[in-house]
Amino acid sequence: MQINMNTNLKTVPKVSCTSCPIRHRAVCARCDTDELSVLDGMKSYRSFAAGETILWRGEPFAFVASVVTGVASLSKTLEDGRTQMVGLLLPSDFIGRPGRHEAAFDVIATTDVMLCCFDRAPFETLVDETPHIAHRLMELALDELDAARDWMLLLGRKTAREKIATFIELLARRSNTDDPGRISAMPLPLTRDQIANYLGLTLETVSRQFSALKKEGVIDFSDRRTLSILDLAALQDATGNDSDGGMIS
Amino acid sequence: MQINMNTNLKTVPKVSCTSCPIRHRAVCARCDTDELSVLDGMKSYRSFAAGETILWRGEPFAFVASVVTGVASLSKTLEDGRTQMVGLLLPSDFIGRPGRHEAAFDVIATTDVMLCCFDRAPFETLVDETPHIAHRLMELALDELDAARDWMLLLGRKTAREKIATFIELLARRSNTDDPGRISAMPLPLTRDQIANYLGLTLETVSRQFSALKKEGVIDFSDRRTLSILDLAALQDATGNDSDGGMIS
DNA sequence: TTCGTAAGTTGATCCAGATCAATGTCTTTA
DNA sequence: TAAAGACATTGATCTGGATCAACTTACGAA
Repeated sequence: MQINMNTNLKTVPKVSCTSCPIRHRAVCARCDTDELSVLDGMKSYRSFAAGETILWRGEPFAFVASVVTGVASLSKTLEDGRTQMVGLLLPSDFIGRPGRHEAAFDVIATTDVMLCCFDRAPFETLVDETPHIAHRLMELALDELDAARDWMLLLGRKTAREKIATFIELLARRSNTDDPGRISAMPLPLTRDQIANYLGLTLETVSRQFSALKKEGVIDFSDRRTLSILDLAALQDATGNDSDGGMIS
Repeated sequence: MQINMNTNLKTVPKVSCTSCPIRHRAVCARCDTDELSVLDGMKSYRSFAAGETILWRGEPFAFVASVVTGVASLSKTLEDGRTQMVGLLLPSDFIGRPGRHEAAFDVIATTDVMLCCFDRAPFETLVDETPHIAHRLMELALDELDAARDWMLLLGRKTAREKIATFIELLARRSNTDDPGRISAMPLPLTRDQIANYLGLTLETVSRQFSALKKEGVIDFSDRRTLSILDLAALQDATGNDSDGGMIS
């Protein structure tokens, strides 16, 4: 558990929006050149080390931000310490919502994270004046709502094995390694404990399910944080999801 | 399981927006008189009987709508039939999202439901031209996102008892009976089976937990679909949530 | 190089909630 | 007013995943 008094933030030299890796998926996706240059002038980069808390629950946010690189998690905690991750933030995902002035959950960097930040007040003004941004924010919110509801199905009804398979498949889908059928050397951006918190399991169960899938030859670990998918079909079978897209017709 | 080919919808005489019970919470909440009269001209009412499916998953929506009275549920289903409710629609909640053209889940009337409907295409045009509506839609989406995330914590980490207590407290909070400390004769808008699907439990467990809370004198049933809260403090204790708002300071 | 700690694996046991089963109680229809 | 479903309760048993515990491995600091 780290303490982050917002004093140990690293501010990093800016990269031009035009060459930004998340240019076409982030909150700026729909912006034209003029709008982009306004954003370019407002933004600043900050980096957080793995394990650092980016935002505490209840803390008013000074800034809103897009994730440029790395992975962050959103977590809720019960009084007695039980915690549940309620979202994963991957590159292009957004932190902060229009009209919301404080975080409803802890935001934690699970790997080293680079954020593209905007001061909240001027950003909100800009949103009101820029339909392209307002529109994109709505899309991002609706995507998150869809993801949250998929996750409710997982948390409420899936078995441990299905949860793990779904998680691995999700990572494969969102890691840009679009090599169909077989993915090698995909980094796991979470510890076993964090995966457990994401899936509503314990870390021991996570470990056992990984071991089982490995023994069956579905996946393999080159090291504990790097896995390969050896049999994507078997993995998808194990997710419990519809056997996707009716390839035979 | 009912079949609804959109032929058995009852269309019902309209009520003026100005005397509408959900006027100040629905998608029209921020509208001025002029905007309201446009909506008034576009809308139509439809009613659905308890058990009817309002919208099937994957079905393109012809209309978007606000719930005026009654309760509807949003459900996702796994291939093998396991289902999980991913949301409850109470009066003022909205069906349909900008930019989304088909339902991502089944929408089912759990009680008799009255909807205030707008044809999708003209409504979307109106949204683009009316910031008051666009803004309110964003608020509603963000509220649902918050609710979804609270529910993820419940599904992933709460015990059966905590789930039931949270559910009862939620109903009490959203039923407008704002009599603090003691609520009598609150109708349960869901069957035991539907409650189980909402909470990620089985119907037997739901029944047992109700019985336990009743035996402890926390709640009481005047009939199986009507309950009273006899000891709100004990109920809130049982939810597992923070003991709310630090009343002592 | 070793020490110390965090992260991960594996085994043994337990238990909350699922499953299987029987019975009870409403509501609807005729 | 009876009969038949749907809905609900309660009991007995089972089991997937939690919990408790021991050990292994990786890694960063000194």
